[in-house]
Amino acid sequence: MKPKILVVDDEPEAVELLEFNLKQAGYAVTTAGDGAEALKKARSQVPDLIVLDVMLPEMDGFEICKSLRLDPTTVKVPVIMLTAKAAEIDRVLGLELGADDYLTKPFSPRELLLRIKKILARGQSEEKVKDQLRYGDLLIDVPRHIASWKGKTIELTATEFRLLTVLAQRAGRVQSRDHLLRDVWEYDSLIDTRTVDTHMRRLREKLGAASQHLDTVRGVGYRFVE
Amino acid sequence: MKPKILVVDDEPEAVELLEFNLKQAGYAVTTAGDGAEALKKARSQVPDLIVLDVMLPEMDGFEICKSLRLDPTTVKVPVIMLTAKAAEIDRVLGLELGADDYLTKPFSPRELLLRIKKILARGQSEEKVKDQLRYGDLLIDVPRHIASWKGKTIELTATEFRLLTVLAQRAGRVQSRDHLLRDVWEYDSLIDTRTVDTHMRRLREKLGAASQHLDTVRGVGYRFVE
DNA sequence: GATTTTCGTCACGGAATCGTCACATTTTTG
DNA sequence: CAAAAATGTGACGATTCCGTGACGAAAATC
Repeated sequence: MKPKILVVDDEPEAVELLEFNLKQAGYAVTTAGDGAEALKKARSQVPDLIVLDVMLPEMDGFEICKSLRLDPTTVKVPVIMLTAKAAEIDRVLGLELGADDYLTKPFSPRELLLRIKKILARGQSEEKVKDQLRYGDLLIDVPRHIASWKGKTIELTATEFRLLTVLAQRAGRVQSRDHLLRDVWEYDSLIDTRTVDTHMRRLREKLGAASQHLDTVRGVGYRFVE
Repeated sequence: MKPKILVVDDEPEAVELLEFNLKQAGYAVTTAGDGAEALKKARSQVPDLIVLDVMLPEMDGFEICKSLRLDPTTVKVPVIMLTAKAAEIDRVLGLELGADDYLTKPFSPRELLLRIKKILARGQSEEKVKDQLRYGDLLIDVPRHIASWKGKTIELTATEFRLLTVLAQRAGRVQSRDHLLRDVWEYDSLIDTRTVDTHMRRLREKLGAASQHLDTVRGVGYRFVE
């Protein structure tokens, strides 16, 4: 039995690309171009997972996600959201919407496949939304917006905190400067990529010994190591 | 043994939705559409928890809650109240009613499930949502609508008091201005987010030394610290 | 209905933060 | 080994963000 995946995006090209990749990977794929169609298909076919673009005409991804959660038939179907702005991530993953994961555009098909695999693998078992990340003596408490090292609070600005959080959440995987700009700043931010370097420096300064977790991968980007 | 939950709401749609979600989550569900039915079923079946809408025809949620507390059979059954208005929270939490938790509409099924899980986990409803919050010399008496510092009453307006209460109840966690607007004001309030600042200022002024509990998290929101 | 209180908005100013640049340092390349 | 490329660092103006005071509207009180 192939797992069924519903792809919702208004751009035909994007849909086609995703469809191809997912089918290649052995999934059964259905698609929808707008909110109404998406809800209809979600209800009638009940896919095992939904890939949902946020930027849609008329009914946006947030609305769709809410509707899915309100409908008994689809309440449990995992959702991966595309194109969330950094500032919206909390909302996307939070209780209000309850998406299971998100990706910022543009992303590689491989990346998406990994996330899908991970979510489907955990099956019916519920996974708690982590609001505390701990790596050795470094503790990141997202809802409290506090980072600490050996119990001692580290004063971080909003941007620094977000940068650290994004890196830590993707621990082990290298994040390119572009990728970080999308996730930590805004999707369409016109900010210079070198600005990331500056913030990394400030972050390292403040982290002190804890900055050992922050690797530079020359020619690629930065990585959080455990 | 599945925990039994009684859902009380006069809107069939809402009942159906809740019923489905709760059953999905592994609970045994019974429902009631009005106060009389609710009390009858509560007495005869003695559920492990009751989800109670405030807005009901004839006998409203407050009355039902009171009656439940007066009856020895149901006095210990935890109650989660559903309310549309932030202004009603004071009453819900008070000793007068003795609800165990509340949710403001609209909420996601996930949110409700989390609260239910939490309440059932702590056994025989030992700790309710406190109607008295004490942090050092600061005392917040929710039902009496009184805040005091070192025994001395602090005169607060309704909005200021609610703001303080919401922050204190979520002590430690940063609350964004948007979030506060939703919980302290109305859900769909069209109020400027900067208005929160003004009320924070007034609150701090009146709190005097006690305002040390109120942190500003620049670029994020406000936080109550212990 | 008049007075008082409370509420929401606005504009201003100071301070924290941010983004960029120039330059130093390190690493890679040929 | 020298040049080029990439990253680290320090400094500085620009911007953003928050606290504050003032003001008119709305609500509550009498």
